[in-house]
Amino acid sequence: MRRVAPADTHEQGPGWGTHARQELSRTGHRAGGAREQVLALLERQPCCLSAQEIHDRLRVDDGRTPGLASVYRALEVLTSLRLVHRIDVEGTACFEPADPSGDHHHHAICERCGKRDAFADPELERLIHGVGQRLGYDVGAHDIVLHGRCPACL
Amino acid sequence: MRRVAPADTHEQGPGWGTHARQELSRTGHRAGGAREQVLALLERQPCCLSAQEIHDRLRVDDGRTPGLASVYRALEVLTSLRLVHRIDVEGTACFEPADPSGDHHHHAICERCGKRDAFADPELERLIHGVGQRLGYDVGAHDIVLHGRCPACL
DNA sequence: GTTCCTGCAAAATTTTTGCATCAGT
DNA sequence: ACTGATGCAAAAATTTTGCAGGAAC
Repeated sequence: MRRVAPADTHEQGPGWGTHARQELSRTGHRAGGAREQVLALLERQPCCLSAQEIHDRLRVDDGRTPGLASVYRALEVLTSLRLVHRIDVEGTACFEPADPSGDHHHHAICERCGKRDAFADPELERLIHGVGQRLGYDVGAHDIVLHGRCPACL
Repeated sequence: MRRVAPADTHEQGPGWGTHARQELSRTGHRAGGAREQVLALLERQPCCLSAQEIHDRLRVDDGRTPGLASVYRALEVLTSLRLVHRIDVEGTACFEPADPSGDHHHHAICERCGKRDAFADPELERLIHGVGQRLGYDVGAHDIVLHGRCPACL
């Protein structure tokens, strides 16, 4: 029987944030400031968030609010280092930690209530990998998004 | 051996445009005008296009140019009738005919030259369907997008 | 002290909406 | 004629960029 993890939370262990900070440091980026706040938020975040959502949540959670532009810039850096993964959902970009182990999950989005669920399926990954090879692509990332009604909205 | 169709062109036979026009008429929409131009363009289109691209191409191909807003409105109607499928790619939405037979294909996008390739894999469809069921979702649509380097850009 | 980073504001992009007019039925 | 569809322009939403001041090293 195939495993389909509920993946309610990112189980990247204690590692992701530490790994990300190391990578930032290694590539000559400075610590502290807006980027750190974004990183810290993503670290404790269950699922993908838009730039706007990140900005809003930082205003609520922390005292100091970084500018929205800084959130975008932080996400740009983190994405280019492949530390966070960007997903386009309904016209806006969402971001979430990318597990360094390469572990993937994907998303199902309820078209009625907007809920975003995550799922994982190793066989799916295997197939995708095979498709990339057959197309001759060097596939760096891939997204799978299911659109429909979640169980609560059926 | 698994089939991975190149799907260079939409092989929806002579049917898609006719089917789409029937559906529009059946649901009380009027013929002619901007929507027809969008439909006619999509009908002869190999792969997904953004609203901007559709607008530009209509200006070149046909004499009369519909407003960009009308292109968006046409796409909105067609999408809500599930006659076209919307894909979010790199921050902008792209649209393409949705085959009434339910036949799917997905996309690989070159992060360097921006080329969009299409591919299909029945087994992938089977797996996705299974995932939806296990999540308890009523999945109406799904997208799979591969990001990477195309053979020419490697 | 130098260089990167941040915040603010302005601009660029993409998409939606209001409204008067035009066209299909 | 009635009602939906279109075009234009304005607005909204999302993302990027310029620049001066501030923070990390």
